[in-house]
Amino acid sequence: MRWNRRELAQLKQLWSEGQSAAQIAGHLECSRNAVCGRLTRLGLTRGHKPPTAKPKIRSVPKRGPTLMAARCDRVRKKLPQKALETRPQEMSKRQLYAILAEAVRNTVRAIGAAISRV
DNA sequence: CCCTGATTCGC
DNA sequence: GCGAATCAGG
Repeated sequence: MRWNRRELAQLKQLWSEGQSAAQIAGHLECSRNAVCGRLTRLGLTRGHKPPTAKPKIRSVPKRGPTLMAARCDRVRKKLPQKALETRPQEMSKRQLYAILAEAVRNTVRAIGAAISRV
């Protein structure tokens, strides 16, 4: 459907008057979905379902068995090749302890400095 | 089940 | 960009 200037004006007008999407769709002789889609694209909303109101995990719409595979491929393409090949280097227990010890020393020093300032 | 608006995604 | 399909809520 082509949305000319006039139809857009009607859309905005009726929507601002509080008409439902279905009613507007009737006036414009198109589907309710078309109206909703256009409104979304225009950034118009009545906050009927605010994003923060009821956060729920949206169930994955099933639109074909290859959907998952396609998405995985899309992600894979964005990753640099090295990220797929190289493995994160393992750290020895000794190295981990060294890091922890340094963190502790830093913390102790920071606290000591703060106390001496009081 | 009916309605509502909101969102996704193939085209 | 469009809208059918589908979502979630009342």
